[in-house]
Amino acid sequence: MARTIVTSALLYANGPLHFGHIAGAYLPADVYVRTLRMCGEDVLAVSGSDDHGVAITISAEKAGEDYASYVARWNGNMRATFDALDIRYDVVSGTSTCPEHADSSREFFSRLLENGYLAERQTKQLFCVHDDMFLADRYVEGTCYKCGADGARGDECPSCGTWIDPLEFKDPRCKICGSTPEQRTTTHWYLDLPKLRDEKIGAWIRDHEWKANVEKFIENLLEDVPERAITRDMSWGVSLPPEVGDAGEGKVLYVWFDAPIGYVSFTKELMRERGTPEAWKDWWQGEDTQLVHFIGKDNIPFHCLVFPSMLHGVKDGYVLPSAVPANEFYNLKGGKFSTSGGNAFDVVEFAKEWDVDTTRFYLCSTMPETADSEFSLEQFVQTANTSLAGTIGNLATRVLKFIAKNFDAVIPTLHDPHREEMDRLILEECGPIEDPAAHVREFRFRRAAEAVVANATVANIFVDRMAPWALRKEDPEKAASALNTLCEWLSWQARWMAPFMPTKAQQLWEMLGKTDEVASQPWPGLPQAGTWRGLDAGAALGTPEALFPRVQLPESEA
RNA sequence: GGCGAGGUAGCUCAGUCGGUUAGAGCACUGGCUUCAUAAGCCAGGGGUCGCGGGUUCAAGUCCCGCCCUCGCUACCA
Repeated sequence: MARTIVTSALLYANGPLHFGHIAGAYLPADVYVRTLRMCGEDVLAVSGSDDHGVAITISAEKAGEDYASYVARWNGNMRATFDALDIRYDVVSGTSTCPEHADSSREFFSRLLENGYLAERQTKQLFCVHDDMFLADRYVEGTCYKCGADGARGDECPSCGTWIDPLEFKDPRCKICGSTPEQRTTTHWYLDLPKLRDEKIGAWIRDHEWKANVEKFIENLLEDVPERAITRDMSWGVSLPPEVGDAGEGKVLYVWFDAPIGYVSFTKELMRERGTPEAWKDWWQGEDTQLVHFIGKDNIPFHCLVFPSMLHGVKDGYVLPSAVPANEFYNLKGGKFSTSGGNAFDVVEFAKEWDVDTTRFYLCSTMPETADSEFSLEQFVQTANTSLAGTIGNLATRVLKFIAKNFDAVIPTLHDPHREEMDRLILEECGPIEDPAAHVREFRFRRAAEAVVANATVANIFVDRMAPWALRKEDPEKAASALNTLCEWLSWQARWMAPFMPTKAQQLWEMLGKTDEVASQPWPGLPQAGTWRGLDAGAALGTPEALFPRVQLPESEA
């Protein structure tokens, strides 16, 4: 059977998750995984934190924490956020804590070196005598030699945008101690992306089908691919393999090189814990494995070019990504979500206050799939009240409470003479029925969410046409048949909802008298006349309760 | 500076290969219904598709120019 590895962008362990992250890479992955699993497919869901890199060491130093505990704190925050939103992975690890990660990364390095895709080069770099370290990129500041602005960073001048070569600074300063660094020679290894592109990856990329928003980005990327240094002079990170000798002393792999390897390392970690340490190969080196990377658009170069190049370059039979459903950005009040900039709110608190499934649903229905999109609390409240409480929730209560009052709280009987009419009416004449999973497979989560609501509308129309409150008096048997049909429909509704709103789906499932897990049911797909019914008449129903409470916009936001 | 994205109804967004009176949801208006969470159903109003040119029998959809917003520029989904 086909296997699918689903990864969500490794989160940079440098701050809390906000809705942009959730809507961009984590929630869609979770919905995708849940859907595929109900469809009976074998899925592995992987995520974790990206713990290395200069930005983290600087932030940790500023916070007065050691690197390991700083990173552990944000990794913990990430897990708590996933829990709060019911986002589940098979493994959530971290590049600095996963026991397999360092060896995994070094093995990639070694194999790439062996296969001739790494070049060793000597370069000059600024060294701070006071702090006894080479100063990577942003550890250096100076006066921009182009526009004269002070405070240019070692990689770019924020005033004029010039790419800075820190060696050209007339007044370089160490960002840590402020002293003047000196130039020293150092050795680094470069990943030969141009060679990889020309050999195979370029063709693979061109032949691959990408989302429209990814396609344009990549075209450009391919034209001008530089070699990239994949090592750094610093201590926080994965040290180099022994075969590079003394030249590798005091150096680590550059963060973007080791980060995506985390997907592989974390899989190894998981399989070891499961007692099948070799099983990771079945996934990563299996012929019919689909590899799907959920990321935000900022990560496109790595997941569409760099990481595939690495996977190819080691020549160990790794699969290449089959899809990279990169989302655009999710905005708040016209600007990007930013925890440091104050344009955000606490995700865990939000989900607690407004309900997890309602939050999941709203994020799905506004996800930035094709273009940047906007989060709005006002629309959140409207969606909660109209689509969820009004259309879906009220459908359940109007049907089930009516049955509780008038039909002994058991599933009413479908009388055979009515079967054909009922099936025709609800399956054909009350509007189009859509299969949410079909949209999910195309990474159209908005449409999928809309489809769940649209399908509930079909049943609401059916209720109005049948008017069971009148039919009960005129033709009680037909009323029973209609209500039986509606119970069937609700059981489909619960399954359609499950990947998006797991808790509410389960509640609805139990209201129908079910005692097992709705998430363990096979995916229902589209109902077909003659085969779509599966309930037993006379079976006891559960207690009908309002699925979704109506909510109100706080006055402060109105 | 370079690159990219977007500018379509009051709001949030769809619009596949250019092709009949430009779509959806929400909001708004009117009607129906009363089973239900003042929920549901039906109908309706509302847009010179950023601006100006061009190609075409035909352009929101292709080409050129301009204006505006935003993002990225290789570690912030």
